[in-house]
Amino acid sequence: MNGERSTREGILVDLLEEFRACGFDGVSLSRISEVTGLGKASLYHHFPGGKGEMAQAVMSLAGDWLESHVFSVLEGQGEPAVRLESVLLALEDFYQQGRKSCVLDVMPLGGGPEVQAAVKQVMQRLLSGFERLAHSAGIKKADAKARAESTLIGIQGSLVVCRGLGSTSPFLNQMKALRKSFLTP
Amino acid sequence: MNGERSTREGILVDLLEEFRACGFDGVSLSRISEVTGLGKASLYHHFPGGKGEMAQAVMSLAGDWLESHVFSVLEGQGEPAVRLESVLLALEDFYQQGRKSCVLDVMPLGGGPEVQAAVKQVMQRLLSGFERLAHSAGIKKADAKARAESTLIGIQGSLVVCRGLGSTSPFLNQMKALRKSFLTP
DNA sequence: AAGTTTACACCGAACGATCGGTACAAATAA
DNA sequence: TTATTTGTACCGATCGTTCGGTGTAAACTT
Repeated sequence: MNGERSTREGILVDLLEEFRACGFDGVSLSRISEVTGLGKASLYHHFPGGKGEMAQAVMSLAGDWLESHVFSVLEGQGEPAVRLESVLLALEDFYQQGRKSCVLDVMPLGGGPEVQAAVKQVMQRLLSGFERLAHSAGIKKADAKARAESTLIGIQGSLVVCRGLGSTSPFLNQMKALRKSFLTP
Repeated sequence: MNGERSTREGILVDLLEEFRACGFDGVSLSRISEVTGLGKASLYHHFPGGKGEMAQAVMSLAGDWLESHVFSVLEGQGEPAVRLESVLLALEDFYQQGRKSCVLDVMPLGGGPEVQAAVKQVMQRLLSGFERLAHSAGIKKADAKARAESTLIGIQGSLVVCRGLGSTSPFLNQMKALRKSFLTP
């Protein structure tokens, strides 16, 4: 149950939380109903497309969040080290130091083709963003591309391992490793 | 539909394929029934515990596979480089160069506590196995532990990214990186 | 100003379909 | 025969979804 109930945005905050905790198939409308405090019929008023539209909307919300906290920084101006630190802090906050899973990991399994397309798009944007950051720090293009890829892999993988082990240290270690070596030639 | 239908082992091969493709929640008994060619009654004859027992059995199968192709090599004798190569080849085969997801990633979401415990146990075994391999190659204990963790992270993460992008290159790149740098001091 | 209409957010109840699971008897193998 | 294995039919529960309708407050009419 959230502060701003009746608005789509308010509902979406709860939806994001549920979907990334249980995956698309793991979340039922009854569950959504009770977590938002809205009847199932009301949910269909805000999301006429049903569960599929809810999933797409959640992907959009996550995309918007990345846009303002990650993409804009990666693709913006300023000292590379400062930009990197800003992004890493944002990610630590978003994933709650590794306690929360990533929608890019859990959503594509049950989500429809639109969700999978959104996942792909976001991943590509993350890759080019990190590549750009590395490149702007004077790292050669091919190397920058490789670092971007292993950065995304490190984030996703550490979250998977955190979930499996029930520990946050893999994610935190990964963040530490990125701080140490992402920008060093 | 598999060669050895009516045996538990034969059924499990199909189950593993379904579960790791769709996750626990994404697989229905009807689907299992049609993919194995067995009626529900037959499935419940082999797995009296139902879907939950099927999931646990799949985890056991994956565990057994790891036991003979990975753990025994990581914890065994022989040239470290040879052992590493053997493990990586086995993983490339198991994940079909990145086309298939890992049960450690997709199962814990809907799977019960037993499945999650199995996931945790397998991950810990993988970690100590890789640590041991690194250690036996003369790498200091703390460093070996860190390498083991980032190796597991790299495997899981690259599979997630492969699934998201619809490409196998992240996984293949990761394998290449492990060959290049896992054993180098 | 008072009455009417429109628009919006919401809900209870029920839909058909499918879920995981079971009872039981026929078929098959030993 | 006896024991194992399977197909058919079925169960209650829950799935995602839709229907018909309520309450409320702003927007228009007169």
